[in-house]
Amino acid sequence: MPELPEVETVRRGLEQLIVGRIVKKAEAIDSPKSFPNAPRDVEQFFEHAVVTAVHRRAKVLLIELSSEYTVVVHLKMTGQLVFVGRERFGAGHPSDSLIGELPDRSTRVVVEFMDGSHLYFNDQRKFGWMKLLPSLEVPNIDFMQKVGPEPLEDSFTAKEFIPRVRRRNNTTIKAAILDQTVVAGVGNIYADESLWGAKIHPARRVRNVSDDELSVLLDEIKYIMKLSIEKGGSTDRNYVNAEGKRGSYIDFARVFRREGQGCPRCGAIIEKTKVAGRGTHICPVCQVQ
DNA sequence: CACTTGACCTGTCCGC
DNA sequence: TGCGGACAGGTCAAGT
Repeated sequence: MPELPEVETVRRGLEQLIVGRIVKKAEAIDSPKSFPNAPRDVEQFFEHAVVTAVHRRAKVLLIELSSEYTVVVHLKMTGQLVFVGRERFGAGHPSDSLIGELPDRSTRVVVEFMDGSHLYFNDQRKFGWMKLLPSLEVPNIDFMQKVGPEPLEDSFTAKEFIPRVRRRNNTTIKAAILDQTVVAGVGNIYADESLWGAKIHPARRVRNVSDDELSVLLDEIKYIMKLSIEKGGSTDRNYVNAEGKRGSYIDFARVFRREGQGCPRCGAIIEKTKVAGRGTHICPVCQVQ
C-alpha cells in the first residue's frame, strides 16, 4: 500500500504543512510497539523542537528536528500521517477526506504543535513504526545500509539495475523487484503495473528475462512511479496523504485490482494469481509465462 | 547461502 | 443476523 509514490506524496504534504512548526509534545497511545522508545525517554528531544525538514528514503519518512534528532517513520501496510490544523476543528471535514475526527481508534501517536495543530500517526494494523533517533545515526541504521538505490534518480540506469536484479537470478522477477535491497520503493501495486507495462510475466525466473527486457522494466518502473506521484498515489483501502485525502492512481491502473476486466492493450481478461506469496494481476496474453 | 514461507495485526468480505 | 475463515501486503525471522 504505501509504496514509494504514496510515501513521497505524504512527504510533499508534510513539507508544506509542518516544516517550521514547533513541537509542544508527542504522545504514544496504547501501543509501545508503534513507537518503541516513546514517550518517556524521548519527550525532551521533542519539546520545543522545530521541524526543519521532511525527507524520504525508499518507503521511509525522515522528519528532522532542530534538536538534532530525526523521527523515522515506516507506514508499512495501513499507516497514515495526517496533519490537522487548528482551523479544522469546528469547521467540519473536507468532503474529500477519507478520515473522520482524530484521534480515532487507529491513532498510535499524536504530535501536538505549539500553535494547536496536530500530526496524527494512525495505523489500523499496527505494522508501522516511528522511531526517534539522533540525526547523525540515521545513515548507519540497518535499513539505510541495506536498501537499494532510488529508482527515480536519473543516475539510476539499466547499467546499475540489471546487475542488481541478477543477484536474484534464481527467483521470480516479481520477487526480485519487490526486494528492497535490489531497488527501493517497489511494492505490490507497482510491481504488477510495471511488469504489465514491460510485458513480462511476474512468475518468470530472472535468469530467463533478457537484459533488454530488464531495461524496459526499469523504464516502466520509473514511468509508473512518476505518474502515480502526479496522481497523488494509490488509494486502494487505507492510504491517505498528509491532509487525509485519497490518491487517484488506482483509477489509472492497468491490471492492479482489475481482474475480470479487459486488458487495456489487447482486451484479454485480466487474471489474478499468486506469485512470490502476493496477489498478482496479469494479462494472460500480453504476459506470457 | 539463496530462497520461500510464516508471523505480525485488524478490518472487511464471503459463504453457510 | 451471526460466525468462521480467507484475504489484504511490507518486512523480518524462521524454515527448507
